[in-house]
Formats: sequence, C-alpha cells, structure tokens
Amino acid sequence: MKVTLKTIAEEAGLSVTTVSRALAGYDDVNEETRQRIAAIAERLGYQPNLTARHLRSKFTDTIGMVIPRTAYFSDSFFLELLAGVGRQASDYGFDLLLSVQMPGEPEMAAYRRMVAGGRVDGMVLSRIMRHDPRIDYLQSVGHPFVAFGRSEEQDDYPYLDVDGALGIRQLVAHFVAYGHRRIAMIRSPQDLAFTPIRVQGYREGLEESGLAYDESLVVDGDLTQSSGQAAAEILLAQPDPPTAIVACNDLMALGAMVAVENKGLRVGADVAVAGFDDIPSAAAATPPLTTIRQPIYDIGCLLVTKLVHILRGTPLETDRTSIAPELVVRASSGSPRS
Amino acid sequence: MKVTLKTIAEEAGLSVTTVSRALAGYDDVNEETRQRIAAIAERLGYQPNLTARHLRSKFTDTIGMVIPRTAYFSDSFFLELLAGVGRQASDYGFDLLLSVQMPGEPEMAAYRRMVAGGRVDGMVLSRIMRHDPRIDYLQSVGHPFVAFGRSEEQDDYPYLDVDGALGIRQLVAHFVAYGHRRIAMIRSPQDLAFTPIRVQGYREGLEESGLAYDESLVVDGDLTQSSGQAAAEILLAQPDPPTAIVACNDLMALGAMVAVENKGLRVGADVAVAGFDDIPSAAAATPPLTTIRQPIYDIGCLLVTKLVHILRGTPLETDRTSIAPELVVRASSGSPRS
DNA sequence: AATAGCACTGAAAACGTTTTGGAAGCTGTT
DNA sequence: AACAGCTTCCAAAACGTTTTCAGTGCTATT
Repeated sequence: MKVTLKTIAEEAGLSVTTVSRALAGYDDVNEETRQRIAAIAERLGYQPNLTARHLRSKFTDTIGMVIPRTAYFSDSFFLELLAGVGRQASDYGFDLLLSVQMPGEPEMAAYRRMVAGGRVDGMVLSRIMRHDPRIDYLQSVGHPFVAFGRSEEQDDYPYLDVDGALGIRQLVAHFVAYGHRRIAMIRSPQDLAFTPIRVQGYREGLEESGLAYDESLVVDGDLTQSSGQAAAEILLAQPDPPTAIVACNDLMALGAMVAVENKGLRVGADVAVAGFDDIPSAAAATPPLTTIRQPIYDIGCLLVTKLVHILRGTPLETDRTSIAPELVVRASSGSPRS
Repeated sequence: MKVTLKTIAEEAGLSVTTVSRALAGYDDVNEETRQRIAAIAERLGYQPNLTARHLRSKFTDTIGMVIPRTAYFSDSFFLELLAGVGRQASDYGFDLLLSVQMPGEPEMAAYRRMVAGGRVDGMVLSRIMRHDPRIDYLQSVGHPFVAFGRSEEQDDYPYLDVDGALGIRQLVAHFVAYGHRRIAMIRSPQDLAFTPIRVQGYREGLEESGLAYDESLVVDGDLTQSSGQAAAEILLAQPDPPTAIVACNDLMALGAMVAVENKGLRVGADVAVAGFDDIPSAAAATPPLTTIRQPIYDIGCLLVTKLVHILRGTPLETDRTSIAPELVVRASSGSPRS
C-alpha cells in the first residue's frame, strides 16, 4: 500500500497543502499540527516520491556522470575518480546517476538524457577533448557542470586541472639533472585536451635546459600499454636513440619498459623511463616506475565540491583551478650518470 | 527554451496526446502524421522529460545500488563490482543510481529513498548480512532486487553466491595434501552471511580429512589487514601453533603474512597462508598469496542479468545461483612437506 | 464598530508525461 | 436509412509533489 501526502492528509483531516508544508518545515503551520502530521507520517512510514518532487521543484540532488564503455570500464582511472566523486557527493547529500556508454553518439545521447531529461542537477566530466562536444552542449543549454581537465580551445568553463606542463617540465629537469641529454616523449592522442599541454611542457623543459627539440624523439601512442611498447621500439631503433623516455601516461610507460628490456637493455641503468598518473601498478612494477602523480581520488572530491558550490549559487572564488602535480621518483629513472 | 510535447503539438497543430502516441510508435496514428511529428521533434531537438515519464509510467530504466561509505569507498571490491554492474546495465539500456552512505540508518534511508521514492526499478545488494534488514525491507514492499551473497536465515530471495564452503573445503584439502595437520582459520565477523558458510566449509574440510575441529585454532578478525595480523599473532603464540592459516579474506591473509614474518618465520616454508577473494594485491604480494578467487566483475554482470530478467517478468530458470570458486595456488602455501 | 494585521489553512494550478475512453468522420453492409 | 467497423485523433484524468494565492477566524488597534 502506497502512502502519499494524500494518505496523510486524509488521516489527519487536513489538506495536502498543509501536510506538504508541515513536512517541509514551513513556519506558517501550527506547531501542534506540524507535530501531529509528523507523527502520522512516521507511523505510516511515509516516504516522499522523489520523482514527483523533482518534476515540480527543479532540483534532484543528483549528480550525473557518464563513463566511456571502453574495453574495461574497470579502468582504474574512472573507478578511482568515481570513488572520490561518490564519497564527496555523499557528504553533500547528493546521489550519483551513472551511465556507462560507448564513446561518440551513445555517449552524447546519455548526456542529453540526463540533462534535458531533468534527471540531474549537474554533471562531472572527465577525459576532456581538445574540442569537446559535451562542453558545447552543456554550455548551449546552460546546464551546470565541472570538468576534470582544461581545454585550450574552450576554456571558459569551470574546471579542475592538474598542471601537466609543469609536471612534464619537472620530469625533464629531473632527467637532465641525472645527466640525460636525449630525452624522448611518447605522446598521447592529439584529440585529448591534455596532450598539447604536456607536449608544451616537454618543449619548455628542454628549452630551460638548453636542449633542442628534436622531432624524431616524439612518437605517438594511444594510451595503451602495447602502443607504448611499440613507440619505444621505434625510438630505440633510431641511430642515436634516447637515454630517457617520458610517456604521457603510466600504461604507455610500462609498455616502454617492456620494449627496453626486450632490447636487452636495463630500465633505469641504460634507459630511464617515466610516466604520468601514478596508477597502482606503477609502484608495483619492476623496477618501480617514476611518474607524475595525479591524486585522482582527491580530484573527484574537489570536482564535486566545486560543482555543489556552483549549484548552490555560491561558486568558489575561482572557477578554474590548476593543481600542481607531484613528481614521484622511483627506480625506473635510475641514478645520476657520470 | 524548453521544448516539450506541448511545443511540438502546437507547432504541428495537433494534440499532446497524438504527439505522445506518435513518438511512442503507436499504430493508431496516421503514418504521414507520425512522420511529420517526428520531423518536428527532430528539428526542435525534443528530449523527453524522463522525470515526468517516470512519474506517470512506472519504469525508470534505472538500477540502484548503495555503497557503504567506509574508510575508503575505494575498496576495490565495490569498485570492481560496480564496474561489472555498470557494464552490464549499459548493455541492457539501464542507468545506475548510486548512493554512498554510512552503514546503518543512513544506508537504510538511502534504500527507502530509492525504492519508495520511485527512482529505480530494481536494486543490487552486496555484503549480505546474516539477517539483513535490507532484504526484510525490500521483501516487505515487494520491490525487485538481487543480492550477491546467500543468507542462511532468509534465503527465499534471488541471489548469486560463490560457494564459500566449497572453496574453503578445497583449500583445507590442499593444505592437507601438502602435509599440514594443524590448520587454523581467521574468521570474519559473525554478522556477515558468508561467515557461517565458510566456517562450515572449514569444519567439513577437516572432517573429510579426518582432522578434529579445534576451537583454539579459530580466531576472529574484522576483515582488515591489521585484524588479520593480530589474529595470526594470537595463533602463532599458542603452545602448539598451526602450520597453515586460512583467512576469510585476502586482506586478513596479508596481515597474517606480516605476523608470520615478524615472528621470524617464512611464509610458505614455515607457515602456509591463504586468503579468499583474489584481490589485485594478492598476486602482487611477496610471496604471492594463495587464495580462492571470486570473479567480482563477472558477478556484477551476472547480477544485473538476473535482475533485468526479473524486471522483464522473464526470470531465469533459477533464482538462486551458486557458482564454484576457483582455488588459486601461489607461493604463500609453500610446497608439499615430507 | 470598523479595520488592519496576524496565524493558520486550503483550493487549484503547475510540472510533462502516459493512458483511458471516447468521438468524428469515413466506408461498407444490411 | 440505419448500423457496424475502421481509422485517426483528442479531452481529460492521472502520477505525487510544490507553490501561489486567497480565505477564514481571531486579536489588536483606531
């Protein structure tokens, strides 16, 4: 048996309006009546129909997130982000609406469903593209969102970013300090927003150390381990191969380590390798991987904080935040050379 | 500008009813009209308000899940389960509504919100308790759900279970085959549904091998690593200490390994240790941990499949499924003794 | 004695959809 | 000429809330 406001109203001999206002805590209902209503609601186990409430009032206390359905959605990046987002959303009294979708049209459809369908108050985006249609859409309909990742093309939106350029600069400086002069980069796909930023960090890092940018030391990968391995093979087959390799993410760095070893070289001693992200298997690799740590879980929390402040109309001082990454030096970058 | 059925109806000079029925594909609207309506809807970028739809029709195409907000929700168990659930839900066209809540009353409140609030069609439960109030509640209101885990007290509900008794029996047999005679157990909390089942497996395993059940070889832990360590310390301090330890989960087993080493003994050689779950760090531990593997990701998928069939009114042959776990033998169980 | 203000309550509209139960206009049959 | 059956459409109700606006008594002020 379903108990609605009407049930309570009849039980109490009052109108639905009064019951609604009583339970909502308005001060224009007699304290005594309010308590009587509350008691009845309690006794009947009243639970408001949130769908109806959402339809009428404009908010849902729900945050939406669409996760690309790649080979595994169990990609630890998204899961960790999700953990942070979920944790913080819970603190603010929000639930999470999650949709796992194939990238492309199904993904965009999911955004439309959530937003135009009125199911969420705000969205959390990640894996921002250089030109991201999701941002176009959300801005065009004026729906609140925050993004993990800055896009150079469209940067007038609230985001949180890890300063990839800074991280890579630090890494290059670290390698230079260890005596490396030929430092290669395994680049991520060009359509990702962070790619040009990290590449820029690479160029700046070289420049700061007075090293020339050498086109042939930059090879493309697609973020998978196997692509990192393939890229490293190309690099190591060159006449004047690099002695250090910076990969745009850890997975590719791990692949590069495999390539180095297959070539009969020792990671760290002969060729230094580093990645970006600090995924769990970075520390567990042999040798452990030097990398630039992104605190994904914390980032998830921060994104929600930012979003909730926007939703409440009290946005934080600055919409666009860049946090400094942390260089984690491990054995894969070897030791200073003579 | 919001475009609703009304907008389209006015644009087309038709009633809202007809537009609704046209878009829903009913056959009592002229094909020509239908196409005209579809064209207008397309042109205006119509997106149905799902909240309104849910309020009227009884479906939400959403599956709910509540995750306990323990120290980390980033507990890899839940994240992996979530990955499987999300993946499979996506295949069936369902979204996921997620709520991260402190165990106890806030958790129950979240269930009520989702269910009585009409936000989800069905729920996925995990970490079943021996007597689980969530099951009581869901059964009392007659809301569809599936659970990962069988409860001995209330087992008339659809569940998927990994046969913990079988797993532990296999493990005990494995240890016996390796020459162990004093096999201890680090037990999980009594209020969890799987505890009595695993303990029963332990007793049966001993019995099958003609070994006596010795009360003093069973010590309680609370699933954390430190509790496993403490439990193992107690076991090893006994006059006639065990040569093999079975822990009810991997985390406690890892703790037990620490205790063994702190005692100056070698894991595998002096004391065999095994766990349950096969979490990622089990394989990565030194020595790698022998364990009973639960394919959490796959279980997530299967749970959703089961739930969706129930929702569609075409439940699978059997509501209650028990799958056999897989014994994964690694170095922590050592080698056969003479 | 009239009026103003206050405290409390309720009727009705609104949110955007789906569904129910016709109705209007045909065609064809008796 | 009446009726049945078909196709196509629509008005209105319903889902369960929240909100707007107005009404009813009552007390206090003039």
